Amino acid sequence: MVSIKDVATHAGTSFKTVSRVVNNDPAVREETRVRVQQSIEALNYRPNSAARMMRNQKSGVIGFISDEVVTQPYAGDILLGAQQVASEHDKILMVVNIEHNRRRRQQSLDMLLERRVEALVLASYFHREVEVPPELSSVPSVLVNCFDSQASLAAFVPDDEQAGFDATQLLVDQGHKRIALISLDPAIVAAQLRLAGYRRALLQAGLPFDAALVVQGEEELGMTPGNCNAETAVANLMALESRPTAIVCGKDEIAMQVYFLLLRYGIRVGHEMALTSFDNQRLIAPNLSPGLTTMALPHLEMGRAALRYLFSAEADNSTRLIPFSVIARESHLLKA
Amino acid sequence: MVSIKDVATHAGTSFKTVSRVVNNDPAVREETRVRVQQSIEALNYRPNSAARMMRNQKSGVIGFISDEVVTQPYAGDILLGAQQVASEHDKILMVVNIEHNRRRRQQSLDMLLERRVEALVLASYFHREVEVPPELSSVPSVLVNCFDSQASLAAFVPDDEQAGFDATQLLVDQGHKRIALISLDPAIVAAQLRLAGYRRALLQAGLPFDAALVVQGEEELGMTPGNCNAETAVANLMALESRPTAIVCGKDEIAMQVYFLLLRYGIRVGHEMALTSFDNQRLIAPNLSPGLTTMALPHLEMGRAALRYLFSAEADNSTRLIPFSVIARESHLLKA
DNA sequence: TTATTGTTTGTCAACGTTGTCATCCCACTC
DNA sequence: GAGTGGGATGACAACGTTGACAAACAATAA
Repeated sequence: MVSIKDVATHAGTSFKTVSRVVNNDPAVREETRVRVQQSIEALNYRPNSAARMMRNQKSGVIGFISDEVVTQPYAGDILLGAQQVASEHDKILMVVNIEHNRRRRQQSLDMLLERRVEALVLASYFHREVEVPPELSSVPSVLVNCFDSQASLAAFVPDDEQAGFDATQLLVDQGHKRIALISLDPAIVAAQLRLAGYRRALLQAGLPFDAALVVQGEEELGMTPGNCNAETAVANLMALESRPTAIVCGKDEIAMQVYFLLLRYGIRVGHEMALTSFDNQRLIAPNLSPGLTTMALPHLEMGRAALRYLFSAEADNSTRLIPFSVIARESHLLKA
Repeated sequence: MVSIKDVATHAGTSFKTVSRVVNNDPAVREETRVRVQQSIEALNYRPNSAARMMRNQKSGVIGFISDEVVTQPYAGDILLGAQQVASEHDKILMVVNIEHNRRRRQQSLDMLLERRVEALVLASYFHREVEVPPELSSVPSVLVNCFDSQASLAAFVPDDEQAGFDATQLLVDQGHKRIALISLDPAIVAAQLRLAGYRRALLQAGLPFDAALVVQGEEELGMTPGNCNAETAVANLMALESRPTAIVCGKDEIAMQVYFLLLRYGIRVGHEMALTSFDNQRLIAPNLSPGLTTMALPHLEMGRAALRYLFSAEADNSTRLIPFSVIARESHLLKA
């Protein structure tokens, strides 16, 4: 590899002068600068960042540890948002994917710390509680889409309760009195919070809470694509004496299944049934017919907010709720 | 930051002995080793990878440049596959996302080269031709899901022609004689190749090619979620004197729309119409009803193959076709 | 006892960079 | 012609690590 000394030899100067040119130090005669620039071009020289890092004691790198953010269609936007803000601050992100493997997680963490990352982002592909490894305390860190029960770290999570409220309120506003909820696996945080929001909306509207209208649409730990089955959930709702006229679906995949399942009962979304949902999966929501009204997960914004926090040098370890956006298409409306 | 010398002082040895312990050099007395280990623990020492890199002239990093692989639900598996093979070889991937921004692409490339990446992977989120920056030649490089017209670099791309054949053949096998194709934007490579495969399957089956059965399901450059509109495509097919009995859809999103559009004509997929498609989007294909039979893009395998190639030290610049897998669900079958 | 071997430990240089400081050259002033 | 100032350049050390080599030490053999 060509080093600064090779350039110096080629340009007939000391290597220090080359360093000055590379770093735009004004104390270089124009003539010299040009000569050095030409040598740099000719030799295709690139400064060695390892040497710079050693000298400056700075890596310019922020570690991004994710379980499967990258892989899952859900959450790639977290990374994108983080990357945007990082590059505004001339930092680069080093992304590692740990796939729920404990040993690999430790390895990855060690690797990042050996590379002297200046900060760490720990992101999950769905909203949940995580166990924070103690090493995180050695460097400024932030959690995204997950939180620590000890609240030892700042965390940026979606406001699922409010989203649950909004998804329900949209249907309340349309005059519905019997609104069902097909919920996610109750073991996950989002399920609990969205249910709470659903209840709050009912309460505020003066509607009774009917436990028979709350059914479960997935079985194991949620958020994994292909993991939901709304068949019995819909069957249960359809078996009711007084059927719901609207359904809040736990996620877009469930909503998608519901479109088809209702057809078996001769019910069409947008005609005899109104629907709202959560996530705003770009592959799903706009391609359903009628288009699915859904609460968009604020992935991009969480990623951005988390990195803005890191750069702000605040030290407020609280958990921030990031609002969903309401994406109103047609499924919450009923056509004549 | 605590360095090897701090550990040495703490353990009462020379820093070279610490280095030996860290690198598992057997030439250290057990007693000394233990003492040094304890100091390492006590001070929470971690070797500085920048210093190691300088000394060893090796970064252990492979650069992964993607347009939007990470963000797009489509292609995250390319990255996953690459990561798997890289970590088998104790290399780590440095991922940068360039979002079609020319300046950012140059910056990212410079950054990676300054970090002395040992190899580069250039990945696209859909199959297409790319312009290869000249800097790539300074380091072993490989293209994934894209290719260079000059064929100056090894490339791993999906075998779209064969997939087009397979998707059609599945319907031919079911006895269909009039098989339509709702194609992608003809400007993209996959559209052309899949069409060719479609024609080959018809030819081989002795079925006539009818241009009226080939309609277009998206307008601008494809593969962007939400970018397709199959409405007129389906309308055109339905307007034919002799309607098709089966449709090959250009991608799962189109297929998804077709499920709904056909309902307007009283036609149900799996009853009056058979369907096959491409991609195997985990969010879509299993959630449709009946389940969508689709040709799965070999993203994971392309990522793995590309990295295996890099480690093999071959220098065969040809383009490799990676086969799709046929994911047979129910949509290609007709129920009585 | 001394020589010989082998094991364990330490010294030193080098990797490529940049900050600090010293030197050099030139133009200008008195 | 000597002195002054400032702009341009260079010498050197240091960042933390490891390979090459040397030294110290202990154990064994003669």
